[in-house]
Amino acid sequence: MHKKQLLYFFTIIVLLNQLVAAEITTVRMQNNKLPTIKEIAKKLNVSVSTVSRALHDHPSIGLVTTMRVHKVAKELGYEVNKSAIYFKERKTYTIGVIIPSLAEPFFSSALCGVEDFAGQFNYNVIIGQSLDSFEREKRIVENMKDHRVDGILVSLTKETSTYEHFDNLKKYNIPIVFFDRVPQKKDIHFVSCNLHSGMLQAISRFVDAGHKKIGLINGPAKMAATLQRLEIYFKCLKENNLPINYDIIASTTLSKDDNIKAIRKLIDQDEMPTAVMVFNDYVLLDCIATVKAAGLEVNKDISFISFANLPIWEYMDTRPLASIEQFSYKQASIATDFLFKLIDANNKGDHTEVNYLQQIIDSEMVNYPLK
Amino acid sequence: MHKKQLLYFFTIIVLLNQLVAAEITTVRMQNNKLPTIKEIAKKLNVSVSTVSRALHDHPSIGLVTTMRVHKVAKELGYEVNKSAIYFKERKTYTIGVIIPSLAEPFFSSALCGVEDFAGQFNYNVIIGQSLDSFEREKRIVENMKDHRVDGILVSLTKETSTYEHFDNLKKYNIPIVFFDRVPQKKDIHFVSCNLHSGMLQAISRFVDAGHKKIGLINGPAKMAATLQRLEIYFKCLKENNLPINYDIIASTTLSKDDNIKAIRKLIDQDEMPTAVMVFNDYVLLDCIATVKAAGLEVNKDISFISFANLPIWEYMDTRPLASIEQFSYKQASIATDFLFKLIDANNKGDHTEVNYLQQIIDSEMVNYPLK
DNA sequence: CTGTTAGCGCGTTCAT
DNA sequence: ATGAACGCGCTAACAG
Repeated sequence: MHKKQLLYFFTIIVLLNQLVAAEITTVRMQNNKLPTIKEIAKKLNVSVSTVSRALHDHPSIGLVTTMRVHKVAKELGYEVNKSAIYFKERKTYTIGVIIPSLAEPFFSSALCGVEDFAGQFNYNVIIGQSLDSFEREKRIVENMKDHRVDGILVSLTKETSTYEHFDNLKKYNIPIVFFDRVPQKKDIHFVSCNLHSGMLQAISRFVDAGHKKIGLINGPAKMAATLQRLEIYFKCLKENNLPINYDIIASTTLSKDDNIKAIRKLIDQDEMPTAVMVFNDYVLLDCIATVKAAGLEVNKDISFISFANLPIWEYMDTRPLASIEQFSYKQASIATDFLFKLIDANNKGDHTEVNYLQQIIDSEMVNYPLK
Repeated sequence: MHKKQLLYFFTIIVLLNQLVAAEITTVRMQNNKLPTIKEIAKKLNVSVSTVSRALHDHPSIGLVTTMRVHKVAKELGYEVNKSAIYFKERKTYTIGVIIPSLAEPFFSSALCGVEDFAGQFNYNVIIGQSLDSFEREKRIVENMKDHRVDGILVSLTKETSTYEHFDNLKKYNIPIVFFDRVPQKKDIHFVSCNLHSGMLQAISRFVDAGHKKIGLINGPAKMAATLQRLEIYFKCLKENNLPINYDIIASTTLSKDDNIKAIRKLIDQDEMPTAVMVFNDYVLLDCIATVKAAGLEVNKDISFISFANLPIWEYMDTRPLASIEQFSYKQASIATDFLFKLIDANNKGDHTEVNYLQQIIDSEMVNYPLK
């Protein structure tokens, strides 16, 4: 016991001496490049590996040495150069997110979900806006591959219908998880939102309110979401024993002009629909303006339910009966979770090809009380 | 002439032979790690430096060798590992953007500006949401420093009033450019938006419309923008020969409850203001709802002008006379431009401390026609 | 307990 | 025209 105490005492004396000595020679090298373990090693006349280990408090290094190293490191303002480590580990602790547009709340909220989740794992997120251009999407994928991101999350452009640019990533062991706008394939990891639950709630709500002619304003033909909406619309009509009537189905390319044309097609007829499912809230905004301009009263002459559940409705005087929430934040969070699972599997060299991670969450109708 | 042609002819024969030979032995190593120049070198019995040069079409390498290298590289699916290069160059071709929240259109549009601009330079953008938490901001800065980003763009949290965590980056030669929410310091690079131009337009518009009592709903006391708005408000009143009246000045922490309290303070008095400058469009949304609920008519009993110029107003029935646009996209683009200038200077070792890059752009009032 | 060596992938002198 | 050797910053296997 006494011996041990003595040892500690002695150690402290030694340390103090060194510390003082060190402080005197402190000449911070503010000149240019950052201090490295090599410099610490030189200053202390020890090897770089000793420094490395000391910095990590490796048990095999003596207390005295460890403390001296820490001291000098601090003096020099040393901080580990992670890019060296990343390089060595062949990892970047960065994931890429490719979304059509940051300007759309749906996607910025998704990005939010990714960022929140990734942040907890000390992962960085790099972003790429495809702006719904297939070419840009390809470029971004290439770029992210070049940067050797550890994984990629993607919501497809409206134009994307081939997926070679993604398959190519397999070679680099870069896992990829799709969300919301996902490929029509089975051999992928993805999270998407099932529109049936929400749309069924919507159509039923219309039916319960006595509506018989329930129209649809759909999106661009090439978008997967469009076909999906149409099928589900038919299905929901059937489930409510309503006939299909192509006169009350319109579509839009999502441009303002087209949105207006679409709703005009529906209301400019004798037997106009009294209720309409609308592709999304943006289209609906144009529809409402058009309907009003035509002298019709929303929620009386014609009722709407659309997709998106934008926060703005809360402040609008005229709003739909409801909107169908697709949980972009949640979708993105789950997708990120999937991605980390895949990255983990990669790290462990788990090449037993994990089963495809897939999840389809239910959409949900959110009612807006009448004002 | 003839000799040269012969040489070419011969060369081609040789190449063809090799190509065929190579194709036969093509056994793509799909197993695990990516091909490197070393493997190409081994396969061709040349040195890595030769491969490296050939890949860059260095003139000193013979045509034949160059083509063989390219051929094998293609077969192996070789692609340069940029993280090795980044590591060597001590660069990452990545910039960080720190913003309070992705959910706010103002900031997501700013991010958009950064992304667009950075994309043109083949730079990547990593994001960090401070969520208006000083602690988070500090953590994100640390994290970005660890990742050795080449530069950082920041819009401060509402809480930030000390800047040591940024000063610290100087040591790492990581330039910083602030935008919109900038520090109250002189020795920084920044882009911000001058509210005076827009507010003066607004107050003048009110005055022209005959308003004498022009109130103000301001933001949280600790936000720089708040003090600024107050000063400019006073200045604009003065410029229009209007007296200062503290009864028609309120403030809010930006929570919904507080927004409502603020507008209530103004309208629950005998001599209520007939026009009000509002901190931003979000606050105004609550104000409008409150005012209506109180039985007042917007743009008749009371008029508003606020800051933000949200796109939603286009679709609203009740909206302010105007909103003051602060050009987040433009601010962010300029800030990114500044950042690249600084990064460039860094690359050239220009340590002559470039003058501080600073720009203040004018805000602008955007009128909304009455519906 | 500590030092030596090797290697991650690439570009770059400096020789040859 | 080509190769050998070095270095970027760090970790780790191996050798005392």
